[in-house]
Amino acid sequence: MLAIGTLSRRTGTKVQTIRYYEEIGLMNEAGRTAGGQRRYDEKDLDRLAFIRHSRQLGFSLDSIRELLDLADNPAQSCSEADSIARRQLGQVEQRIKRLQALKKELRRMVAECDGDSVAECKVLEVLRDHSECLTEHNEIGA
Amino acid sequence: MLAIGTLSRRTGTKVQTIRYYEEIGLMNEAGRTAGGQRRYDEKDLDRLAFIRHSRQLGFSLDSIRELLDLADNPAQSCSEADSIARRQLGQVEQRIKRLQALKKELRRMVAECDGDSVAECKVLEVLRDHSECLTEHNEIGA
DNA sequence: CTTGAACCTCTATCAGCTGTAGCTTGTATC
DNA sequence: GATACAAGCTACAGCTGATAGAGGTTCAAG
Ligand SMILES: [Zn+2]
Ligand SMILES: [Zn+2]
Ligand SMILES: [Zn+2]
Ligand SMILES: [Zn+2]
Repeated sequence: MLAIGTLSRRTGTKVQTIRYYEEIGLMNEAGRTAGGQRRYDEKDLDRLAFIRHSRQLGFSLDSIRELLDLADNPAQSCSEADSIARRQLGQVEQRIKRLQALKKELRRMVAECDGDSVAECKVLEVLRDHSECLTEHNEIGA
Repeated sequence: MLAIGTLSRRTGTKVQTIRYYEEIGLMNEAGRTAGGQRRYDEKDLDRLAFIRHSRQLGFSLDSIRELLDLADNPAQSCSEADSIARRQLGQVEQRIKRLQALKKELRRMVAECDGDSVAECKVLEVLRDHSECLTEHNEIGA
């Protein structure tokens, strides 16, 4: 039987994060000692490792929930798991595209500024006026 | 004098977002009518446009705050603005790298699954076991 | 003067955790 | 068996960057 700290070390997950996963129903409710401390077995360890690895690959907790549900009954077809992964791949590709557009603009504005006064700063000029941009980047942020 | 809805339409910013920017001190406190409604001028419009464009390029609100402060006194050197932009560029490049590693892994696992039962699903197999991965992807998520 | 779209404040919610305060439990050592 | 203290517990606040809704007020056109 493993204490939460051991699980934490073995999976690289913060203790609070493990408790959080339990709270939102991603991890099963852990068994408890008489004094109320959580105790885990190897199955819990595997499940947490699955969750963490999926997170590292960028899956949302909702997707992970679905994947865990699927993994729990091995008889059925895996087409749904595959389509979740494909969807994830699509999103990653989209984000890469967007970030590459941002990168282009940022590189250009950084390169074109000669480091004079703020009044003539190319960086600030571009930020003030999107028509200085070469790409469309409608959506916000990341 | 512009009402908040006009500002919203002219900059593509939700009304609530404009109020939020005021709340966190990114936009100045707007003047008010006798009845308490916010009114803006062209300067406010420019400032909001600057903020939105910077957001589209992925700058954090904190960075934008710094950039706005710098832009407000045009006499000084722009080296700080430039370094904020370079930092942003560096972060974007980092994220692209990470996402490309994720993309590789995701493509591989999707490609290698022949769509059989969950028990033999390559996707789930990889998620269970990082040693199936070719790249290190320690950090989480995006 | 009436209507109704647009405005107001306040509060709650989202993802995915992370951190803190203040207390209790488990275990190793003597 | 006593004691020390690391590690556990709950509960709640906070982070980023907004977004949504309830319930009430104001502005401007006709
Ligand atoms: Zn510059
Ligand atoms: Zn632009
Ligand atoms: Zn499969
Ligand atoms: Zn991996």
